[in-house]
Amino acid sequence: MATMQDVARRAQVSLSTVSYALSGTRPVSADTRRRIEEAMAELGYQPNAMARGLASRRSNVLALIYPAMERGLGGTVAEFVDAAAVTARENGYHLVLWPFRTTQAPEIRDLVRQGMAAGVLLMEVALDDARVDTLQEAGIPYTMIGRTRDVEGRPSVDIDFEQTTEDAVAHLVGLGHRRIGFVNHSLASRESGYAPTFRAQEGYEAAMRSRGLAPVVVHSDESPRGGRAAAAELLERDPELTALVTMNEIATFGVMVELQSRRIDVPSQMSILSIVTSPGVGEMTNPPLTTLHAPGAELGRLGVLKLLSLVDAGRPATPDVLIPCALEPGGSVAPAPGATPRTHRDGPGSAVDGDTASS
Amino acid sequence: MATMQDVARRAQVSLSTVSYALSGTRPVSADTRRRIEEAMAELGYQPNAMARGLASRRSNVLALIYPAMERGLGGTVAEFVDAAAVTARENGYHLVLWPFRTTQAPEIRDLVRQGMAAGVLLMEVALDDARVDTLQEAGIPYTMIGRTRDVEGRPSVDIDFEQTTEDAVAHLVGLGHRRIGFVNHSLASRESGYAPTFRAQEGYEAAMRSRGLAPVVVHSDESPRGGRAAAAELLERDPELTALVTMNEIATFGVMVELQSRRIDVPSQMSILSIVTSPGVGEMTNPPLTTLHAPGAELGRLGVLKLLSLVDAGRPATPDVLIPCALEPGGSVAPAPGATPRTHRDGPGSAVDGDTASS
DNA sequence: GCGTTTCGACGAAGCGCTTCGACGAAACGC
DNA sequence: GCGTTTCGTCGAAGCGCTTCGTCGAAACGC
Repeated sequence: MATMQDVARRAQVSLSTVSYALSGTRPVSADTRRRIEEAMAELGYQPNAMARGLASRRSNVLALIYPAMERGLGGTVAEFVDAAAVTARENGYHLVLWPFRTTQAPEIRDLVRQGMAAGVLLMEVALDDARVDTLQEAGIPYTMIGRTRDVEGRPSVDIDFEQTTEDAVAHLVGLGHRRIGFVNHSLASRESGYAPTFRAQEGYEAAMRSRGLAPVVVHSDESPRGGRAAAAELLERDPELTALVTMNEIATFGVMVELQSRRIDVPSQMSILSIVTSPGVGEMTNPPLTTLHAPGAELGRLGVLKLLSLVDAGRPATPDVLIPCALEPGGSVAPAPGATPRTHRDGPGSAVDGDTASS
Repeated sequence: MATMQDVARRAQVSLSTVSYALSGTRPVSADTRRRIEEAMAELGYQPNAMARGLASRRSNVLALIYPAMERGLGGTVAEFVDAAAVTARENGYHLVLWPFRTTQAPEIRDLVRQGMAAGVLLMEVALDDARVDTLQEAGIPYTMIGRTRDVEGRPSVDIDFEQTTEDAVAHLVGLGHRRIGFVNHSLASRESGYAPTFRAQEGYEAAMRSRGLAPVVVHSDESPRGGRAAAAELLERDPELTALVTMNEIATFGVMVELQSRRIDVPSQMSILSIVTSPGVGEMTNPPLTTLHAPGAELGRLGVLKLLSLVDAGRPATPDVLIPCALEPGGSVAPAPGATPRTHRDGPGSAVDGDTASS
């Protein structure tokens, strides 16, 4: 492996000049620069990352902390991870995977202190998350994917659950639905402080109430079985439901099965709108699900950019962002039975599903 | 941040003694060691990873190269990645994500030469893979996840497709099936050198022929639509099929839909055995799929261990491994119509699905 | 009892780079 | 025309560690 010293000798300049030519920190004449570049090319020179990091006291590694084994790497998460890795690389950084439980905050802090990473991306942030406090105290640059209860001064990017549920309800109401149920994640997830469960429900209930409609919520395990039970319970609580908003992919499969076994047709008798959904899952049912798909890739990209702005003073600050899920037409939403869909003005709700579109 | 020098002063020993105490490279008396450990604890000392790497010319980073955006991070891949990251960490290494297309071999080589990673894990290895040649030439430690056409001298861990398809056919034949079709990945994937498409088909055909049965193969896009078409084509090619082996998760959903629309009951009239399947997808259909699930986690773990044995001379060598998929009972496989299941002796095929088990 | 090991600790030389201060020479000001 | 600035370059001092050679002193052999 050629070193910078080798390049310097070959180009007949000093070591430091090579360094300046490489980094652009100080001006170098065109002629000198050319000789240096030639020398580098001839030697196949590659700057040593460790030496660079040691001398500059900087790291070009970002750590992605995801909850090991807890929820696993699902569809949205995978999309997120991929986008984050790609964005990092595009910006000259590397993304390292740190599978840590939420209780392992000290380990995270110590790894950063060892200089392994310049900053961390915290996935699956809970409403109360010890990791955030630890990182904040240690002065470690971080960005939350998700939000703690209080967001003040805590950099984050997240799904806009409030807007997403509002959009979902607006979309269905726009198609004439008045009785709309909600299938949430499990009660256990809510009690463990899993923020999406909490925020989506708040959003759904607010959206319903603001229209004078009665919210009907059930929680469901992440299983088809749970989904079947949830559908059954919803129908018992309100037999006149004409639409369901679901925020639990696996359970949604069960919901479809339960409706089918009761001979309730989707979408003519019951509309299903699956929100915060991973790419591709809509296609797995028959009919394909109409979804509001989670902006996993966008969050990954923005999360990295935000973290970079904290890690590298030279970059422009980026604001916290909340991204709503986007409507992806499928075949599981239709106008309410007997209702004439009215058109309304804005938001994803204004679009009617492609395959059930009124003129 | 405290340095080793600070620790040395505080413990009244020389810098090098601290280093030896930490690494165990040379003996240190019990008393000295104790003083050093106290000093480290008091100062909250964390060794600097970069300085360590620079001085020792070693890196504790492994790179996972996965094909950016091409097939994305699906279920099996996610499981693999997670297991790899966990295993790396358990062994004091870090896993960094390098999203690279298969054509970007030189970029990979250069990053390793910069000292960013001690070795690389190559996912989605094609039958002919330029990356493998480049890494081999450059003398970079690597491990293939998958196998090139010729495996000689090329460290790898992979799914045992031959065994898996043999097990699948044996399982079905054990239940009395004689006419068994196969739904493969797309023809395009095969032509692009995607090895699983190739190997699984060879295996399936061999397993059929060795029993004097006629293989019936169709390729399908990775879509439910493709799966529907595939099922239709299979039924046209052999209307008397009683079982299908599928190796295409998304298409399998379509297969189920097509059978349902033709009022062919699964499993009483048609058994479906989904092989090389991601965790959880079996549950998403009704009835739940009987699967041979891909050993993603195991491959991740073994892949990392194998790479570590190449990177770090101190570790025991590990052999190349081929792991077959394991049967996960569901409700989509039953004895062939009119057949008395005979019991046979060994392999996953000896187990009958839990929920259709004969006494 | 004296030469020889063995043990434990030390000092110093790097690893390959960044960055600071300095310094000639050319360009400038008036 | 001579002091002053600007430009391009150089040398050297680290960054925080690993590792080699060395060297007392204690333990050993006969």
